[in-house]
Amino acid sequence: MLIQSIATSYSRPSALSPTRTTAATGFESSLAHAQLRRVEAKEFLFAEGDQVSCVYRIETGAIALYKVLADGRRQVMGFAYPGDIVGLGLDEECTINAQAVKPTRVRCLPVSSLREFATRDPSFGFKLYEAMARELAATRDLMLTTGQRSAMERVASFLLALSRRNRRNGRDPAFFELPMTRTDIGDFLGLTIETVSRTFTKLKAMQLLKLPHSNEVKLLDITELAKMAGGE
Amino acid sequence: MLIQSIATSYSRPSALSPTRTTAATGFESSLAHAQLRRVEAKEFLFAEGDQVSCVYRIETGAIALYKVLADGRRQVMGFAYPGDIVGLGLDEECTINAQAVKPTRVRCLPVSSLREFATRDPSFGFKLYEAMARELAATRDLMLTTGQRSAMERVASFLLALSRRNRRNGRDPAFFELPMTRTDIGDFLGLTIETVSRTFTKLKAMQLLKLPHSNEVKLLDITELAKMAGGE
DNA sequence: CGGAACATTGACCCATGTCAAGTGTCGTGG
DNA sequence: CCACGACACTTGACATGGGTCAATGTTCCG
Repeated sequence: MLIQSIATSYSRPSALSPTRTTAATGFESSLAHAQLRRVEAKEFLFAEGDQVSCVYRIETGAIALYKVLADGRRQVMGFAYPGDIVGLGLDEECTINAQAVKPTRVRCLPVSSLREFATRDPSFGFKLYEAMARELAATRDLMLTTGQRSAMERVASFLLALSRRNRRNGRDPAFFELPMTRTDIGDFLGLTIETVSRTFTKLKAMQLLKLPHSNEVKLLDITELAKMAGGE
Repeated sequence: MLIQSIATSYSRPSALSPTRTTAATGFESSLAHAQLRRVEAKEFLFAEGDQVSCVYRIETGAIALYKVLADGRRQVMGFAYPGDIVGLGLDEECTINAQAVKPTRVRCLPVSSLREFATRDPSFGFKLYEAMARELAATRDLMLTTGQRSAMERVASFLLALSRRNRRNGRDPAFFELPMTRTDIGDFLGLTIETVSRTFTKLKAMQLLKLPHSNEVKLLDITELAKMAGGE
């Protein structure tokens, strides 16, 4: 399978670390040579309502994907990290905002080439379908979390998801940076920044983690943290 | 576009009433002749963890799609109504439960035939991809609702979504049955049954709707209801 | 050094959850 | 036809988790 992931792997590592079989269908090699674009922190990669032009692969940095209500309330649907692909969807208008949370580099591939790949390689469309299915599963997991879990459970699952992502990438599962602000985390988990902050403080008090800096997390007891995250 | 919709069209009618072009790729005609199955109320069409075997098109009735946490908290991700297709996703295990909320009839199509169609018709995989993209967009809309809106706003948007579905199907947008229980609605919107019930009562008091029976809704002022639903 | 942006902490409040009756409504069996 | 139980829904009283508002820290950068 070619397409690593559409956006953030919220909580289903199995669904998001695909088998990576076979040679490139031209998609990956096209991406490799696609134009590199630099996006500053807070700059939009694209916004809801934009005409869809490209799909992007994150090379470095991080992108927040979110929707907003008329009065400004915001729901972050996920964060995209290096290796993730964002921008897939219907080829009409963007239905979501994609904004860099830190300086980011992406490779841009015109969407028109997707249809082209699909006609050249009959299995490519099916691969896109599978990628979207994975993304949908991840979004549903997030919805289970924001819809049913307590603040503590939400924050714990969020940290565990980052930990798992690190483990998957061969990095230290007990230490990572938070590229996004408390506001981003709050809007992702459906909490206010104050609640996020207080929950971090509680976790510190429980000796489950340390915050060397406000955006650096050292997990001290992942097993216990998993218990705090509640079922699953 | 062949595939009408994967599950419930929560709040993006435009994304879910596709253009319905061209002749069947074999998919629709296969569905038309596929085996009919009767599912009793509360019976599972499939459950999380099941081996995927079929995709289903709802003929009559209604299906709830949901996930549960270990301790039983439940998040309904959507309701599937006649015409909707459920069961698309990765072809490994089901990642969601599908349970009838009332006696339901579905047509069953073995998933194996999906890959087959995809190889026979190069554009079929791409259509599946587009269908999943629509479903993802709908799920994100729901997440925006459950993550950010108040109880009143959630219930109002829920009712409006049903109203729109009726209008789309040429039925009375101001009157419909609620095939599901308050529990289902609550688990869909991330509220308790008591809150759902109280919110209905408030809407009655505001003269925005009547409940001839507890599962029959008559909307009296859709415009005003839309205001209650908040932005968007 | 100064200011802006972000994060933390505290005090208070309220929307929604929890718990507990009470009220239909429906289907079954006497 | 009625009595009964099961179930779903409604309503009320109360509790509380997390939101709101406000003040204070911290970090970073010009």
